[in-house]
Amino acid sequence: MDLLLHPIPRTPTTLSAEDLLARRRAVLQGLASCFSMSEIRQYHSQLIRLGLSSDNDAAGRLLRFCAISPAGDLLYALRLFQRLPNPDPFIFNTLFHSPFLSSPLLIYTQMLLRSVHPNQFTFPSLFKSLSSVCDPRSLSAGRQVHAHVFKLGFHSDSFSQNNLISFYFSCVIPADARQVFDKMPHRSVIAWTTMVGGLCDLGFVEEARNLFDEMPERNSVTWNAMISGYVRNGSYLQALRLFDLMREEGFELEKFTAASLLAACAGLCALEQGRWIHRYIERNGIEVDTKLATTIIDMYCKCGCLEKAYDVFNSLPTKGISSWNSMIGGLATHGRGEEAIKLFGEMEKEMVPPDDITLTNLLSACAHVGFVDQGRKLFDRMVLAHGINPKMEHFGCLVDLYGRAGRLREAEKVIDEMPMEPDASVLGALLGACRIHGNVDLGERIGKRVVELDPKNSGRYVLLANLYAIAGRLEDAANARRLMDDRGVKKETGRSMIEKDCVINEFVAGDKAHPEAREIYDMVDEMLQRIRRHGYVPDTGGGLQDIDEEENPLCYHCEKLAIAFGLMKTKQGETMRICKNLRVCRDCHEASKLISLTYEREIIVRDRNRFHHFKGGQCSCNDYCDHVRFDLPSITMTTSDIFKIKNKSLHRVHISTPNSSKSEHGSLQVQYDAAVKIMLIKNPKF
DNA sequence: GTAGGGTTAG
Repeated sequence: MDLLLHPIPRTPTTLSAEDLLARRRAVLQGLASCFSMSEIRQYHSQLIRLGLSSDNDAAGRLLRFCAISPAGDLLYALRLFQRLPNPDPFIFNTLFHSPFLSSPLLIYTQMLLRSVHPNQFTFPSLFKSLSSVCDPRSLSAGRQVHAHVFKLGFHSDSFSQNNLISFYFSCVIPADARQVFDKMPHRSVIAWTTMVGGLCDLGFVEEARNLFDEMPERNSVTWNAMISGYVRNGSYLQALRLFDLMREEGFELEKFTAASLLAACAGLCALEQGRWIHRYIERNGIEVDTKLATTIIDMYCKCGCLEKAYDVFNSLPTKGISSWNSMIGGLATHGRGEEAIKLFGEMEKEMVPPDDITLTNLLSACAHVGFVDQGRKLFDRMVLAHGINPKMEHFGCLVDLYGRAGRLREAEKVIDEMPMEPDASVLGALLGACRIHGNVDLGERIGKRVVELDPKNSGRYVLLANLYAIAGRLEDAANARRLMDDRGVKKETGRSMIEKDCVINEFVAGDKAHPEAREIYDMVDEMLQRIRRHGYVPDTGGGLQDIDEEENPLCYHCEKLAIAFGLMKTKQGETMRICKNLRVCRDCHEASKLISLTYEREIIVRDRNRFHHFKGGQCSCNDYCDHVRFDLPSITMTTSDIFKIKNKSLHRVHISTPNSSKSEHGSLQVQYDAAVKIMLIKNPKF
């Protein structure tokens, strides 16, 4: 029976005033250690019996648990609230504090209607509540409350003002946030930090940095707001540089900054620096809670050090869901699907219920190794066994799972039957699969949709153009690339990074900016010569390339430059770790295998999608990756064809030299006459 | 007799 709707009749009490007070005290004390709604109900019934159901103090404590605790019940809190004859500001403020409240303005209106005066705690929690509510009306509600802040004399209260700044940032109105900030009579370090964090959240990193540089006073939170702002915006190098500055100014590394920096190292594949931070944490006794542990595990996984990630994972006394998730995710990207599934088994044994991320990671683990049926089973059991409703990313994984395996019809069926409109990433998975398996008809249909859904993403156009190119439809390829140019979308430049002595060395194909460029290029030549003896045939030749860096000659691809640098700088037996922003092209993939064999060196490459561990002439991906898995057709082009395409700016699609027709990979062969050949040699851009 | 602002994972 619901206590609130049917209050228990108060039993006539013979308690003396002292006894009543003592009982009241006991109930209030008990309430402080409540952790479930059933206990709350019991205490509530006792309060009713004692005639204290209208007591604001007692009701406030009940309400606090119901409204705020994850084990609470907001509806119960609201019913309690409605029955209070004279709720005080504390009651209202507590409701604003609830993470589950969907209409904070309604409560605020009631507050005004019932003539309850807001106090200094009211506006901070009200703005916070308005910030977290996903309601387009929140902005106008917030503006009205902003006016009240002034009217009621809280315009110099720093708590209210800081929350107001955060509120405007949450509504993506940085100008208004700035205006509040500028008008503040006294700007505390917290107000500055709120501005820095808010600007970074919206991607205005430079503006944030300018403000950061202007700050009259900084503390460790401020430093971390800026460092983590860089990390959140992918500016990992700047994050590490700012950390150097932070140390120069005498600030010690603490927990939050360590976490941000570990994320930066993960982004850069900067294992040496990541290790340094981990050691610092251990040496200085920084508390490793679940979140920090997850960050450390993630760093080791993303830097290609799975075994070290395992060590950290296994050493955790209690493992949170995110620790399991990042370990399973790490195994997935390293192509160790079987272990990922085994680890999931252990997780189930330990009765840790999986969440949607666990399932995403597991499905991706299956997709990377081709466990199609196992992945499908996991997907089918999601709702029934784990109570998790599949989201967009799960459908994306399922499409990827079927697509990579070449089961394109089933992948398309998933898309047709999914309950929501597929987004660009889901369709992109199918497009990628079409390219791998050479299904131009389906790929064209999907590719056109993807390009329109995600028009600013250069990768989508490149994928579509490559799909056309490998099918010999050069004009269509040229058109796809031209569409990208016309829309002002710039292709992401391929970059490879390798860390040496805590310095990140970055390479771009054909680029000679590195101080040791000359030696590096000599090393590439030597490297290629050596692997040729082991059967390496450059993939350059074939003509139209299935690559992302097609403007540059294949032999000086950024990845080969990084490997050459690594060979120069690492000792025999030392593992090389390279991080690339795009996917590894087929030629570099083949070359890396042979380099690992001839130089007896383990090379770990992280690309956009996954890890490749090259060792003894093999890759851990077993070639089950993004490279086309069919024999490319051969086409014949006449001079006029080439000129026709040239006019459509096809110079971006590689046109080969004749000797490449020997390529074992069945690359496209292009035949052309002598005149064109000379032109091609003289004008490599053509 | 109770409460508030800025920084960390997948």
